[in-house]
Amino acid sequence: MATLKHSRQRDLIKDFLMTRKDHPTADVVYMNVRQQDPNISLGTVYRNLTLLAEIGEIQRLRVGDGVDHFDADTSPHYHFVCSECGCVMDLKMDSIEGITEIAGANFDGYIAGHITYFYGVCGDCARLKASQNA
Amino acid sequence: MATLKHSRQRDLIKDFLMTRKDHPTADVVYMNVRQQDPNISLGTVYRNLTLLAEIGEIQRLRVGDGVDHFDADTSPHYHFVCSECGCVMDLKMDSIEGITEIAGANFDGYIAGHITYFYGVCGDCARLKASQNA
DNA sequence: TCTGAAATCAGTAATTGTTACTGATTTCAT
DNA sequence: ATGAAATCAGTAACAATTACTGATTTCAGA
Repeated sequence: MATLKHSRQRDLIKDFLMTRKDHPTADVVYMNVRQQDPNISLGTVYRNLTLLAEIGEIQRLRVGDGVDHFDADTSPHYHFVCSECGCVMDLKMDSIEGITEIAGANFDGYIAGHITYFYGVCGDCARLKASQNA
Repeated sequence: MATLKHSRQRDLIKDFLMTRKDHPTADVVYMNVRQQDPNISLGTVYRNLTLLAEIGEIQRLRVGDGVDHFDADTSPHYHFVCSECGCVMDLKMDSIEGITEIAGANFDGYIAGHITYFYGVCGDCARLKASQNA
């Protein structure tokens, strides 16, 4: 594997991601990091997000909306996706790791893990809908 | 909503999907349906797969490999994705519906459901790797 | 059974998210 | 300081999907 050298751009990307709790997409990262470094290119953003995800410093989230989201919090936790506004947020919940064993019980093969995300309506959208119906 | 009219192409697509247990992609559907109707277009396949998924007659699976898979079995069940060969298969397992409640316990908003898929190495790939290492 | 409006079609162009390629620049061990 | 390797910016390529076109099919009502 190639040695990883330091780069200002990669730092900017990671630093930006650490300030955010909303799991931005590559494009959002690009637009924001560009404010600190107007010359950074979209390709660099994609390359470094991929690289950071590969070495485990960030997490790539595929929540099924066709766009990858990124999360600087690599601790095991689950995500919620709002069907109304598309926002992605962390869930504070007890472990559900047990489902991997449940799945593997009658399976011919090896189950390494699972990917789970929850969907529904976030608090803000729920209140908005409630006030509109009033 | 627009009235849904009958179409031979849509029937072909659904009928083909019902014969398959391997959750084919739009492209695979296209290649197969074309054998019965050589003039069908890829756009028609995409449009009808989307349409059928919207009205709930089939299920769209986003397993994170960048390609949508489709399943004529709309009953609740879980899927496994092989990290080696990329195949997608059904899992026979006990219900894990309880995780939705676990997730909703401390959440400000409404959780409608969850999407989970498991990954690892399928039986065939596991045996193949074992024989190669021998 | 006609008729015509709406749905659907085939074909293709456009869009989107992402990855690969280019030659220039930066990093850092020596 | 130096030079090889990593990284960069910019852009082209790519695959999957969606949108648009004018032609064809469907089917409710006359």
